[in-house]
Amino acid sequence: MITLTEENYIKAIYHLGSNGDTSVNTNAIAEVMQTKASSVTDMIKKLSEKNYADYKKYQGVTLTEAGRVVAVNIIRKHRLWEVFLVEKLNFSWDEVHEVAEHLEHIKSEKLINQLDAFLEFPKHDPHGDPIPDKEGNFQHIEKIILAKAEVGSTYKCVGVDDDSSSFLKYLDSNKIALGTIITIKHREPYDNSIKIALENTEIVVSQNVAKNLYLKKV
Amino acid sequence: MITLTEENYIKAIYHLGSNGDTSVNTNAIAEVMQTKASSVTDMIKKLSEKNYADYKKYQGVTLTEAGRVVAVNIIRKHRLWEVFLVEKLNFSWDEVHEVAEHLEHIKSEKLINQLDAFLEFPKHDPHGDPIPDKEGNFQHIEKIILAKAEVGSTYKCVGVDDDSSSFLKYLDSNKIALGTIITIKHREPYDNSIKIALENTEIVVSQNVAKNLYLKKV
DNA sequence: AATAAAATTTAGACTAGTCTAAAAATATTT
DNA sequence: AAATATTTTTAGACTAGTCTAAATTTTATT
Repeated sequence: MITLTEENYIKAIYHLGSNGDTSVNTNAIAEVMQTKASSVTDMIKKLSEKNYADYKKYQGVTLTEAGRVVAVNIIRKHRLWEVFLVEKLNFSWDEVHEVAEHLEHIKSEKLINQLDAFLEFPKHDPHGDPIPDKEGNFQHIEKIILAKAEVGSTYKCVGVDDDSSSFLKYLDSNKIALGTIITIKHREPYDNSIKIALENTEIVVSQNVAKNLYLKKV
Repeated sequence: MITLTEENYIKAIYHLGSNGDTSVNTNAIAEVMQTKASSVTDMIKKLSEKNYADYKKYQGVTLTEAGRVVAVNIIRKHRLWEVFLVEKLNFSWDEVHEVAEHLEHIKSEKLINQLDAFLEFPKHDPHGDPIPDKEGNFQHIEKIILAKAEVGSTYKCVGVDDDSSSFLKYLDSNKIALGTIITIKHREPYDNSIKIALENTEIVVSQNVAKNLYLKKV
């Protein structure tokens, strides 16, 4: 049996190592897990013994295929629950993450597959992230970050990199949601802020914002 | 913070002590918790320290008001999730218990209240048990067990005492569901089996069954 | 290449929850 | 009321996951 804590470590390694391929360091894991490096070392050893991870002392860690399967499954559950919370229970997109962190650990194949069907097999969660299907396949989306968009072009917002409540509330208060159409008006070389046109206003966003919003050309 | 294990012990005490009032013995708790009496003693001490239970050595345990609030809250969550599983995700009534055992521990007021609203504030779960409202109030239902029903009278099935998968499957296979109308035809004094009439058949049920099915006069 | 700095691991300890085996208290039987 | 059986508690140990502090390895700097 896999424990809740093991699942969370696997998820962290997956996210830190761009889907588990590249090696992840102990300190990075400690930071996202809000724990100490020594605890991470212990857990990595355990994951390695259980064949969820490959680990060589001082060399960081990667996931095995089995570990990647666990991670993708949790991500599937997390994102499906997020869709449920927003679409059926009227949560806003900045509120869902925390609750989904718990729901993602409920272990029932039937539950998650029926939920998927109930939601009519959504392809993306409320932040634009793709939802793996039953077999673990992602639907890839071609997207660029706002920071790299071309001045003069028009784009659709398709996702966020930062899904913190504060960033999402910022977007809400500026009337930016997934699907919103924006046109790039100007990039200020001094601080890399960007002026964008929305439906009937223009706003200037900081480089910070521009790095966390994903767009797709329309 | 209250742990998952603490919640489960509190729930067990609540159920064993007819809603927490009457004193519950260590061994009884050990049995439902699938653990040893010595572990129960340890946990009872802890619940007592945290003021969820009143405990005197060798005298059994009762819940405090705080403990009762915790128990009712878990029951509310358990039963609402059961309704969700049956009504929205097409689970059958014998499949829901196990999954609901996990979902009941998700801690989010908003989640459970929105779920309640989404389900349109159901008053009973799929087994006929009442669902406490936000304030913890139950809707009482007047019901008798089939074993005590009068020969000649007509009743509606309103609940089950045993919600094990095997009992519920037995009912399914005999076309008995909540809401089914039955008439008591005969009580056999030899073994207390009872002959009942359904819509277009008559069946004989054992005393065992008769003790686990709740009825309401119509 | 030697040294300093940073990252990682080990060693030993702590908590929650569990266990076994023995001791103590209560309940039951004679 | 004494003896026996049952129930409950204590004592001490174990695992999972964590911690601090010290030791080790790797990386960066001179």
